[in-house]
Amino acid sequence: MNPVAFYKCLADDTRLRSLLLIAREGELCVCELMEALKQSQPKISRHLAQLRQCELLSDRRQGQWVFYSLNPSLPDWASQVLGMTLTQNPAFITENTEALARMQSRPVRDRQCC
Amino acid sequence: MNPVAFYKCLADDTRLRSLLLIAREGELCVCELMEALKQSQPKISRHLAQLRQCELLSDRRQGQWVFYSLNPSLPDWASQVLGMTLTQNPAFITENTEALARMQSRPVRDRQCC
DNA sequence: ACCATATATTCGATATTCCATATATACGGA
DNA sequence: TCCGTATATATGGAATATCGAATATATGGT
Repeated sequence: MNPVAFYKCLADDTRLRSLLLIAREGELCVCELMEALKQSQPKISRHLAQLRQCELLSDRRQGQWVFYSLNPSLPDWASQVLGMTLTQNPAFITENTEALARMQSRPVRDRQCC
Repeated sequence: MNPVAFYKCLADDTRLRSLLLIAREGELCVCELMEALKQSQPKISRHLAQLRQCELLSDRRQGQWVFYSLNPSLPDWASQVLGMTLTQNPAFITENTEALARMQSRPVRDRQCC
């Protein structure tokens, strides 16, 4: 994993928020991120595709939904960077309010998405 | 420190290498970075200016030379990200060879630069 | 005052990134 | 098979980033 390529992935608001939300929740689908970040479907999808292509994210299709999670073979330092960014910048993620609170109250397994 | 702004600073080859070299050496001047990275003077200077404006670097003039070092008031998570990137990606910095080896053999205080 | 060295800045050209819109594909249910 | 929902991709334009070349500024020595 080239460090510069990695940081390019984190250098966009939508991408970084998506990554940190996914890191926190374990797994999220496109429509959940759309709602959480209040962004259009193509925009979310495009950024997720980029993160998958750079091998930061893995995807798993379940019915009509595609769930994204952190790539398990992500280098250690990269996971640690994400983890530290998440825990030491709680405000960055908590800026979006109701959607995220609702999201947390539902276990992933039971969600019917959008 | 906005995480996205921070990662934008790391999302360029010249900037990231400069930051990591400065983190490792403690303090470096423009001409040392020019030699280490084999890049033009305006290019190095421009990127350092950007890192200073984003408050990742501090500068100190000593005679005709300007020495750059990590901003001491850098948030903890940001320093840790830099430190982890440095220690867990030794190859990224060691790609440039002779110039860096020579640099390490001279203590900062005694250097006459270029 | 003049010159040499180190560093900063400006300017125009090029490259890259980001987005909205439109369209395509995949899946499940009726 | 047809429809609705979820997701992906293609296209073109706007905004931004990066660069090389030229120029400006600062410092120290003669």
